Amino acid sequence: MLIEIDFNSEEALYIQLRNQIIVGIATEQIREGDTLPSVRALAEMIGINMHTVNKAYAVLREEGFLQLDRRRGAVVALDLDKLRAVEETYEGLQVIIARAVCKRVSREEIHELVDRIMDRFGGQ
Amino acid sequence: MLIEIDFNSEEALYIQLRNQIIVGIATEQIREGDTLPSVRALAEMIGINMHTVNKAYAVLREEGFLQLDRRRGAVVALDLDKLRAVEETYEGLQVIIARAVCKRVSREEIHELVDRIMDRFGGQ
DNA sequence: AGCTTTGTTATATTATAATTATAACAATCG
DNA sequence: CGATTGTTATAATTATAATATAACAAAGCT
Repeated sequence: MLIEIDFNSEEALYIQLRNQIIVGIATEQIREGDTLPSVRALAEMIGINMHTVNKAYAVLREEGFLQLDRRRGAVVALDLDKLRAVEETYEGLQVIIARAVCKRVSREEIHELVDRIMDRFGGQ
Repeated sequence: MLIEIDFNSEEALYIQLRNQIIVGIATEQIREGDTLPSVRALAEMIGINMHTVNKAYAVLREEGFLQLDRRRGAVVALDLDKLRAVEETYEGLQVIIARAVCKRVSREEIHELVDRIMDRFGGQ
């Protein structure tokens, strides 16, 4: 899986990394049980510090996307707290949709965007 | 309109402020042509520094939600760049939906969340 | 057994961003 | 005139992000 870091972005490196891994899981480029590269290896690959990758992994574990074993490394393992996931989704959608509504993006257009994105993500 | 700042949040104060104003516009608690409190007054009200409010206002102007006149103050005025708005909405939705999909939130559930949010925002 | 690699923690330094603090300016309204 | 507007400048402080070295314990490999 290809990781692309934008060093000019305002988004913190570890947040970009976290988001791309989440998108990777959603698009099934990465599957449950897969192991990610070690923090040192991935840091080397994308040319950033080990601790930045470590932070991204720690956040992903905290958010229930990874399990981190001493020796197995970083293993994709989804902690399915559906209720929490729905709440977080609601909170996240709220601001984005508020922005869109202000700019006169219609309900239908938003639903279309959701469908376009969902089509990228396994369909169902 | 009530502004609620969470000083324990990871989100920057001026981002929280910006988001709440955008939600305020979407829910029509604030309408086009309305003037927001002066940077000094609002800073006083919520107990933060003037420049933090000023930054929120500057960002809102940059993003096409406000016009800032010397004397009239901060006036809600929407700059409708529909194409840009749709693109930004797409980018924003992508990460949130990826997170949701990983946690097995279904397409229908996401559409329902969108509808629930849209119902808060003027309906259409 | 030794050696390597794993995530993890500790500590330090640098760089950037956020927040606060004073102060001043030009424009505008009452 | 006097007060208030957004705005700019400058500075100091605080918080966060990122890098850099180093070390640790656990687990796998030879």
